[in-house]
Amino acid sequence: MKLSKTSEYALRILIYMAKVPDQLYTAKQLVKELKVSDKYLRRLMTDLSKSGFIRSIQGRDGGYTFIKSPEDILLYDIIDSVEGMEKMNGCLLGFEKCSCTNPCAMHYLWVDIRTDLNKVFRETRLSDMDFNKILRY
Amino acid sequence: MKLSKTSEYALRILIYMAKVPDQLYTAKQLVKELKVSDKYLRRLMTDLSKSGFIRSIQGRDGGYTFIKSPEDILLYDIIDSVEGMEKMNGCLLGFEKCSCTNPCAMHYLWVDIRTDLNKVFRETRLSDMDFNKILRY
DNA sequence: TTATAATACTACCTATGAGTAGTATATATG
DNA sequence: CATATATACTACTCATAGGTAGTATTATAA
Ligand code: SF4
Ligand code: SF4
Repeated sequence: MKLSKTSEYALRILIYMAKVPDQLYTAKQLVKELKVSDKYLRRLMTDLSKSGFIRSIQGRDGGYTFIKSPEDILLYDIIDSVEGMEKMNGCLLGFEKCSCTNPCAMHYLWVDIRTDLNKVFRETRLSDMDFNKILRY
Repeated sequence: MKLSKTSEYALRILIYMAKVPDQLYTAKQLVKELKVSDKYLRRLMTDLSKSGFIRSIQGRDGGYTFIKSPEDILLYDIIDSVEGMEKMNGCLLGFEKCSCTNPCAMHYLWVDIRTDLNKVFRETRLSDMDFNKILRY
C-alpha cells in the first residue's frame, strides 16, 4: 500500500499543523516549511477543508486551522479522505479483491503484516504523534 | 508498498508455474489460468526470460519453463526485476529517501512493519510457497 | 518444403496521478 | 471605497503504468 503523493502530503501537512494546533496557517507558510508545490498544496488544502479536518478563512489574514480536534483525527481518516481506503480494505499488496476464505498465494505471508499496518493507521490519532522525535516534516 | 500490477502478475505467474516446475507452459495456457491480458502477459514473459528466471522456447511446441530453480528465486528477486526494489529499500510509505537518523513523522510507526515486510520478501523462495493452502492464482 | 503454432518486437492508445497557469472571489484595514 | 493579501476554481500540461494491434520470427511435424 504505497501511499499516493497526495496522501503523503496530506499527512505531512496535518501532522505539521497538529504539532501546534489552535493556530492559523497560511498556504504560503506551509509551502515554505514543507516544500510542496504551491498550487498543489492549495488545492489539497481546499479538499481537506471540505473533508472537515480544517476550515479555511479567506481574505486578508486568512489561512487554515483545525476545525476538528487532532485528538479526533485518525491517520486512517486522512488517507481515506484523499485516496479512499478501499485500497486498504482490499489487499494492501495491490492484489485483486480478496475474500480470504479463498486465499491467494501471498495471503499467509502477508496477513499478519496487514493486521499490524491497519492497526497503526486505524489507532493512531494526530495527537498521538511523538512530536519530540520527529525531525522532518 | 503497494505492488504494481506488473509485479502482481509476475508473482502470480511464477508462483503458478512453481507449483509444478519442470514443465513447459505456453502463454495461451497461462492466460487461460490466470486471466491476465494476453498481450501483456506475453510481454511480461519475455521480460522474465531476459531476467533469467525462465527461458522461452520459440516455435511450434514452444513455451516457457524455469531455467533457474524455484529454490533459488526469492520473491524479492521477482519484484526487483520487474519494478525495481528501491521502492522497498527507500521508504515503503513513499516518503523521500530517508536517513533514519533524521526521521519523518511516520518513521516510528512504520519501521517495525517495514522490517517484517522486507523479511517476507527477502526470505521467501518460490519453493517455500505453501501450495496446499493456495486456492487462487 | 510447407503449414502450423508458438514467441518477439515495435508502435501505438488510454487512464490516472501529479503538477501548473490564470482568473475569480473573499475580507481586513486604511 | 480602494488596496493588499488571502483562498477557490477551472482548465490545462506532463509523465507513467497498463493495455492493445499488427507484424516478424522461430521451429516442429506432416
Ligand atoms: S488473499 Fe490475502 S494476500 Fe491475497 S489478495 Fe486477499 S488479502 Fe491480499
Ligand atoms: S524516516 Fe522512516 S518513515 Fe520517514 S521516510 Fe525514512 S523510512 Fe520512511
